[in-house]
Parts: sequence; structure tokens; C-alpha cells
Amino acid sequence: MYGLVDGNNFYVSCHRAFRPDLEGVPVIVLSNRDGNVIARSNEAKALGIKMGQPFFETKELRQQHGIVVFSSNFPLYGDMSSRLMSLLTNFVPDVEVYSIDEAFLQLENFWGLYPTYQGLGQDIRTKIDQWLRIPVGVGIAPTKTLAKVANKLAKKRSELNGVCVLETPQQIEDALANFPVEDLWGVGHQSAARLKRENIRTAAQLRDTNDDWIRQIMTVNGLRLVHELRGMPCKLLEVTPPPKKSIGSEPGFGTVIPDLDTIADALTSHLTRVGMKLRRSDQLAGAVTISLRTSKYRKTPGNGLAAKQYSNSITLNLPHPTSATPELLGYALTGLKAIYKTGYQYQKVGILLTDLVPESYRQKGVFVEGPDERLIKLAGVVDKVNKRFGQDKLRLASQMYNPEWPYQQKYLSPHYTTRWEDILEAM
DNA sequence: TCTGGGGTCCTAGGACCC
DNA sequence: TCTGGGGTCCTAGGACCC
Repeated sequence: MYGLVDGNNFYVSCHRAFRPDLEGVPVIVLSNRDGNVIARSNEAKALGIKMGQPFFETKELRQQHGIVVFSSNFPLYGDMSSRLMSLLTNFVPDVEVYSIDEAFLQLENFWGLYPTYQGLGQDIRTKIDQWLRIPVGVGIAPTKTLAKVANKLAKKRSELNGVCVLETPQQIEDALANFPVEDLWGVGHQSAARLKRENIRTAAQLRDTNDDWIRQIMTVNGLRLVHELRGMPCKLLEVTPPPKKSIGSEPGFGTVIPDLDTIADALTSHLTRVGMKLRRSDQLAGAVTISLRTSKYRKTPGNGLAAKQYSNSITLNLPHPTSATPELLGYALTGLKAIYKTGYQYQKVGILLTDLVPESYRQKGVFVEGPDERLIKLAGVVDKVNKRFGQDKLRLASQMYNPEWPYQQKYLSPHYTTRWEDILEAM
């Protein structure tokens, strides 16, 4: 059996853990430049605020209902997440961290501390709430996909009290018979529309389709999904996460920018963060992709017509893998200059590091030297200095430093668990 | 004024090999 | 009338996840 534990409205709950006064109050959390809504409390959902909705569109509702707003605080969420995950290992040894707020548990070698799965689920809920003040939902079933279904039902049906176990064939049948096909794990917009055209509306109907047909329209992923619905596990627990295959960043500017210098400045600061992530994962990058795009929402001032669009990207294969930010930056800026065109209002520039190899990999080319060891060491030292004295205290000269821009977070909460100055005081 | 961000996996089709 | 056959590798684009 598999268990799926996930935090309810996780980002909102992280704030509420330190602000119990916000219980029952509508709360939303915004994307990195306060651009869009990325998390909502149940009260905010009930008011009709949508996932991904632009923040400015919520103004009226906010004024009417006193919605509490937070800028995103990823250090806080990351820290609360790792606390949640490590607490889960108190219940079972095998835990797969699936996302920042979700984990699969293997309940195979269940040693009988709990007479029923229901009991285990309730205990997880109670203790996580006690230890971390984060409400979680628990779904338990014979496959991961069915555990996902169970988890969703646990949330939907309040009489289940946050725990749903699908164990007997009858329980599974009942659950799938009324489960909308578009709510299944692995069924997105496209597949849902296609399936509906074929009159497949419930999970049970999907489960009973023909293998060849489903493979044809939903590829091998769809076939796995169908098998999992039938109770045959195709997705196994991955306790140790595989190394990352790419590390990237493509946040919006929060405004539009026409000139190359300012874009290069933003690119440098994206690369600085991405490079740090790369070194933290003990990997080297073999290729760099730069992308640049205008905003699809933007209108031409004056006539109200859609502004002219441009979007392009370029990949540079490096002569040798490296993790040194200055070296990566050289390629990144070359790429940017190659795709930049004047006359556009740009919305975002992105960087993606791919062809990642382990840090120990030091193969040199036939005609080229390997990576500059001193530069890589230097980058490590810069990381340490910045970790100790604060982000961007040491930075590349091409990163013009303006703390006001482009980071705009008007509703930032304290970093309760990751900054000494922000630690909670008890009166 | 402001319109999410970070990922993974799969497939088709082209280029190339002998 | 017939128009090789078996294979690999790479890339772009699509679909999906949270």
C-alpha cells in the first residue's frame, strides 16, 4: 500500500503556523514579484480567487473581504517542507519527497503499531499538526495513482476528517465511479478534452478502456495511469531523488524593459542564483540556454492593439562542463547578444543550465583545457561569503546593484525559521 | 502599472551511419 | 513492376506536474 500525505494550501499554512490569528480569514500568497496568486486559503478559494490569477485583478475582492496578502517567502516554505518530510520518517522508513508539500509513503512492511490504515492516517494528521502546526491530508491505496485519488477525496469529503483509505475492491470501485477524469494525476487539459469527446467522464470509465487505444492517445504515461487505476503499481517509490537534469530561472521583470544593458543586468543576477544552486547540487553544466520574450498580454499604447511579439532562445554547448559563474556568464551574455533585437518591450529573460554532470567529472576536450579550477574554487568562496554576510554582498561587476529593483515584494512576512532577527518572540 | 516559475518525460522527424 | 534495411542520436515541441 502507498500513502500520500500533502499539506493543505501549503504556503498559506506556513504563514498561519506563525499567525494563528489568520485561522478562518481569507489569505493569499503571491508569486515572486507579487505578480500572481499562487496559493489560496479555503476562504479565498470560496471567494472565487483563481490559481495563477493576476494580483491586480483581485483588488475589489480584497477591499470587500479584507483578504490578507503575503509575498512569497520560499526560504520559509522550504524549511517548513524539510521539517515536514523529516517528521514523516517517524512513521515509516521509506518516504519519497514528491514536491515541496507532498510525500509518498511505502506502507509495505507495516509492523502493526497501528491496527488499521485509518488509525495510521489519523495519527499522522494529529501529530504533524501538533509538531508543526501544518494541516495535512492523507490518502492510502494500493497504487500511487489511487493514493492520489484517496488524498483528493480526503479533502473533498469533510466527514472523512482528512484521511481516506481505499483498500477493498468495493471501496475503490465506489471512489472511481464518481471521480471526474480531469481530476486524475496525469490527466491535463488536453487529455481531459479528448477523453470527454469520447464520452469518458469518470475514472472508472477510463480504467475500463482499451490498452492500445489509450496508449495511442495518451502515450505510455496514459497506459501506466490506467494500469494503476486497476490496482497494478507502475510507479514505484523513489526514496533517493535522482540528480537534477536541468537548473534554470526565468522570472518576469515585473515591468517591461527594452534595452540590452538592463536585460543583461537581470540575466547576471538570475545566473548568480542558478550558479549557486548548481554548485550546491555538486554538478557542472555542459550547456547554457538563454531565452528572451515579450509579454503576450501587452497592448500597444494608443491604439490598444496587441503589441508586436518576439521570443527566441539559443543553446550554447560549452567546450567543457563548469560551475564557475564568471565562466558561465561569458556564454550567457554571448547568447543574449545573439538573440536580442532592438525595438521590443521585453518581459523576461531566462537561463537554463543543462547537460549536467557530477562535480567529479573532469574530462577535458582534445583541443581545449578543462574548466578553470581556480574560478570554480572562487565561486565556492563567494557562496560562503554571501551565505554568511547576505545575498549579493559579493557580486559580479556586470550585475548593477539596485536593491529596489527588480525584486518587488510588498507583503513579505518575517523569515521565522531561517533568519535570527526574525525569530518569534513569546511575551 | 502589474499577467507564475521550476521542473520532468515522451514522441516524431530529421540527419546520419554502414 | 520494381525503388534497401537496420540502426542511433539529436532536437523541438507538447503534455503534464506542483
